[in-house]
Amino acid sequence: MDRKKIKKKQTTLSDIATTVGVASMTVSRVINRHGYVSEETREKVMRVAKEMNYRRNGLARNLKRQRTETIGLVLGDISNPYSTELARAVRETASTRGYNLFICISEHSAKEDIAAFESLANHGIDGIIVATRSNKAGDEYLRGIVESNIPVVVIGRDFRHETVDYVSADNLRGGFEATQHLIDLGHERIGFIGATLSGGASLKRLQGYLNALGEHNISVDERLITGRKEAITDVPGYSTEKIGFEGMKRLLSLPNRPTAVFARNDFTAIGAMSAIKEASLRIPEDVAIVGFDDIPLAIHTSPSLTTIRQPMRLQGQIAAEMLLQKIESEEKSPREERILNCELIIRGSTVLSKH
Amino acid sequence: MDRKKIKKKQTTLSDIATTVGVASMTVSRVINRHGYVSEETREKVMRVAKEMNYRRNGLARNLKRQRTETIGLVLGDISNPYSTELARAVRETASTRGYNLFICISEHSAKEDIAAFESLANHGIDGIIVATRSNKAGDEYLRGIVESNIPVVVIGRDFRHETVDYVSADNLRGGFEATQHLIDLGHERIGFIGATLSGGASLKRLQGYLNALGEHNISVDERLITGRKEAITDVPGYSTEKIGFEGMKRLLSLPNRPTAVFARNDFTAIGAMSAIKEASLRIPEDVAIVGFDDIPLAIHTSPSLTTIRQPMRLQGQIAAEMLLQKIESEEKSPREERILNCELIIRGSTVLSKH
DNA sequence: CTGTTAGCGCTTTCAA
DNA sequence: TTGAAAGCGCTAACAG
Repeated sequence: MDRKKIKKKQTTLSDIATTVGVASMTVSRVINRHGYVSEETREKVMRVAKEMNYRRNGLARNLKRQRTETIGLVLGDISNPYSTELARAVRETASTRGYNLFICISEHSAKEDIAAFESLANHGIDGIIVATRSNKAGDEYLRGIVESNIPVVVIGRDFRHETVDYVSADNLRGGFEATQHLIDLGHERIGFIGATLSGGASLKRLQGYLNALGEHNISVDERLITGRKEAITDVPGYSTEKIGFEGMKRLLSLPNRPTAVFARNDFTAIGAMSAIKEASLRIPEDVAIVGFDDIPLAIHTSPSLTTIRQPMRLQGQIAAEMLLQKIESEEKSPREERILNCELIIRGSTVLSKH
Repeated sequence: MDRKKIKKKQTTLSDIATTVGVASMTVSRVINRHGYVSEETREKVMRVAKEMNYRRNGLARNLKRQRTETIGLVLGDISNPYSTELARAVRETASTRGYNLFICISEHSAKEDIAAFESLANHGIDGIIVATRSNKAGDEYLRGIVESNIPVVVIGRDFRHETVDYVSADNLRGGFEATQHLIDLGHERIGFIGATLSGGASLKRLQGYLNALGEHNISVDERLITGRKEAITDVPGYSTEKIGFEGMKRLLSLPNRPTAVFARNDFTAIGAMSAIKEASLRIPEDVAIVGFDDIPLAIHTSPSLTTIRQPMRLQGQIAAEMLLQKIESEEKSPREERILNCELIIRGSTVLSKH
């Protein structure tokens, strides 16, 4: 027996047509304010439509029109200022161009990644922005979507396809500059908190860190790099503060602890700061710390947090513009790539403030 | 001239049918793994489908089936742990029952509220969970949706309708307990930060604060209540930390400053803590502070934050269950209301820790 | 095992 | 100014 019951009946154009005594085409014209209808019929139709709680069936309409004026955004993790700012910017850009936005969350799971792509594609969405991390099954499915002619733009996802545009912050350079800053301050034992080997932004930041050490002939001490082999965020109930807290505790328990750390993002940094304080050490005198993102909170920590500011909204805006451009243009345009600059913001967690 | 171009042609069932030389019904059976098809034809169809990059048209399918297995969630503000936890819980519950989730953001605007309702309804979504603040135009539109038989559940929105279920945290009681806690500690000059008169959770928390003062015969000093007449979050680029920071600065500049404050949420409290520290005052000795929500960060502030924990995930889960129940049941069930308890979590921002 | 028919609710096109 | 017919792409129901 079918578990799902039949939907309560909605009134249709022809229901109204029958009641009023006209053709459904006439009703359609009234509803869409399109074409000539006598004032008299118009009024009658409007009245009956209201009485019967008429609501246009978008499925039928879109099926006929082959277009939905809606785009989709797939996010890995919604509890992250980076994702949310991205989403806000995408929505805003889409909205000003007359498009609606549907957001799907994958919770960093390949299965849900695919489910999101599928359900967006299934709803005849006009195009998709993907901001989740790369994974094998997901990439494969995504390729199928792209090849069935649905426009796609990726943000920070390692997915290459000749018709898929790519937007990202320059995580490599950002990681480099964060580490460079600590080196400039005289630090040599510099830790990295929150490494993941599952690709994405965090891996690039780690690489930037390694590059900076290399450039200054500082040898890499693997014990100073905390994180996991798998994606950290796959842990259920994960919180980046916790990762930062625990990672920092491990580093502090080392016989020769680091004098500075670079955390993969600001929440991780905040967790790490909490661990440093718990150990009764001072920031930045005993341990200096740099984060990544520049979330609004970063100026309100104590001390305030030195961090790499990445243009979150700009990434969303550019991705949305690229997507709409693809949707509205006839011929396929070649792949475009935009890597956006980050900026070092120096605050109290690395440099003692003057007063 | 029409700006929007025709979509690149997608291949259809009958395209495949023609190529293979069978009826489209046969192709449908293969695609949906449903009914008997000879192994030979199945293989041929699968091969051609893959070659032609076939993708099922969900619009047509759903139009026929009168069901989409998708629900919608409308959020006012995505950059808020409350909203995001809600969303995650809704997604999880929906997912385990075989439903997809589309999230829309309204940015606290009535216009976008309506746009979200409309676009969800237009896509033939099976039901909608609304977690935005009440507003006149939005409520009216929502009423229309409800009356056209689309199942709706609201979370914390003051919207009454005989078929619309309601879920909320007990913000009134939570506000009361937060204030009561401060009173129990001996405080009498207690401030409130982040008042808005635009309804919703924050107004209830303020009311709880007033009730607690009243019960203890502490007279209300309006200068101790900071906030705005309009919805605070309507300010573009708003950040609750900033509101907390600025609100606290105002309170500290008072001739007779409060010895304790209750902030409408944790981010606001964190901003306020930052202002207190900037004024070189100690927490909790000079100013004690209570937040609301218990976000993960709350244990990592210094001192850690006393707050009212509200069951964020539970609200999402219950709302989703209520909605699915409505979707899958034949007859209309009467309005149900669930007000969930909050819990006072005492930490260092109100009570000196022992060590 | 496979095909035919009909129709979901709407809009496009052409005719009246 | 209005209507009739056709069809978007798919699937339920029935017939072979």
